[in-house]
Amino acid sequence: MTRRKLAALSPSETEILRLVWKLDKATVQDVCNKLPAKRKIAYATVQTLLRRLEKKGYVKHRIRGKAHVFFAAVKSEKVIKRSVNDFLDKLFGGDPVPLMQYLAEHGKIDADDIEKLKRLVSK
Amino acid sequence: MTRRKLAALSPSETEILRLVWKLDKATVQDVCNKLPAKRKIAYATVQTLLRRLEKKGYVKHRIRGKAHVFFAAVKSEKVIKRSVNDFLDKLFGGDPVPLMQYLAEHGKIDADDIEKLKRLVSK
DNA sequence: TGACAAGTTGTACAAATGTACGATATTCTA
DNA sequence: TAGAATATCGTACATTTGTACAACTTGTCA
Repeated sequence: MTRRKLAALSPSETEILRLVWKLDKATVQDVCNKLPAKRKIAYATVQTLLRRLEKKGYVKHRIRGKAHVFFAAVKSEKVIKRSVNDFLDKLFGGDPVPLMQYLAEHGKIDADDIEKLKRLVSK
Repeated sequence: MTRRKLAALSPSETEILRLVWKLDKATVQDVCNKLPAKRKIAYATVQTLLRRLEKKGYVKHRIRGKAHVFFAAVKSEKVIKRSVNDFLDKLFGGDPVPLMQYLAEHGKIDADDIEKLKRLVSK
């Protein structure tokens, strides 16, 4: 049912795709504007990444005026699932616990967050 | 105090480095043996990856018999920190909560794990 | 001690990645 | 309607990555 074998995403492609999801619909400009200030990357580069994302099937576009408006062609859940699993495999041999632990230990999440997670798990 | 700028790790290098940590000390053979069965990769390839890891400063080796025995030259915490942060940035814009959420939602962790995390956070 | 097995070294090479310039096309504006 | 903006397209290119062979070296065992 879901179409198969989306080519792998490079880190930079992932970064851009995330912004497309976030913006819902976005021109190259829009994406550039949403990039964190620290991330210095030329307009043309973002353009290339979007082109590659489109070729790989992650986004599509339609034209508005002279600009291309990109939008995601895959559900983020699907990509997130694959990405997280890959990441987990490489760095933790697939075991999610040490990752959660790392996140918990580094003040990146608080008791409230944990509460919510608890509810999620025991739903 | 800690020396700066370790070159970035590629996914495959990360995978190998993890095994070196796990084994504590390991020959190319040892690493090959610890690779998941699914992961088909030649001895020579693992060797190359270890060579690159050494050149980048992540591992060192000494000689035992005719073989090289590799061991980590950086603490895993350090690498994990950087890797997790990078990953978080690319896929979640740096926000760890959606990642925890994903992990919680996918039956990858259970209530027990959450309990432990809770204790960690409220230390 | 001499051959063999197990290792390392040098090297290769295609594909993917990150980055971006220059040329061309298109819309807007004075 | 011509020029200024703004976009895209074609292309490029140095690195990094994944993968691995062939050749050379070195302990080891009969």
